[in-house]
Amino acid sequence: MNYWLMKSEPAEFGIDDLAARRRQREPWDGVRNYQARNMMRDQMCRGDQAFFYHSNCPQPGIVGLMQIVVEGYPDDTAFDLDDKHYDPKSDPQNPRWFRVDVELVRPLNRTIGLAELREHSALMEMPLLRRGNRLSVMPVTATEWKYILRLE
DNA sequence: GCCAACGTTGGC
DNA sequence: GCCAACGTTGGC
Repeated sequence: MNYWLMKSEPAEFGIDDLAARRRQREPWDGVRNYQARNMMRDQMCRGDQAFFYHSNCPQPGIVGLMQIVVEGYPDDTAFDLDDKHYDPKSDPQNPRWFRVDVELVRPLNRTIGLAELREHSALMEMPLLRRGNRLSVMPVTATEWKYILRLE
């Protein structure tokens, strides 16, 4: 079992949008970063748990728990001329971008904010908290996962 | 392979 | 809106 943190801008797709699809899988697509792609394509396993993180918004932070329900497969939004994530360099014969499907486990009772996370020295190794970090998908250790859940 | 220019991310 | 940090692109 692996643990992850996945960012989304709530103005684009937030925890409420995922909650509206409860018990239904939702593709986590549009990721156009090689490190994040590699993790989705090669490392994420069905049953892995993930934090849903709101970024680029008034209250950035962890807002929910998800699980991976479908492992990495080609992100076909890259093939769609009309999609905002269209990438002419990706094609079905040789897909460049991958996605996974997720499912909501539950929203958190409250947002565990970025500033609050920074207050805990036990979390200082998280990529999320490192200067200049821009990864939209990143691993979380089992220790960090349990620690953060206790903050709720 | 280097590196400047440019675009994007994302907190504040 | 600002801006630091980082990734990507493309000329050479």
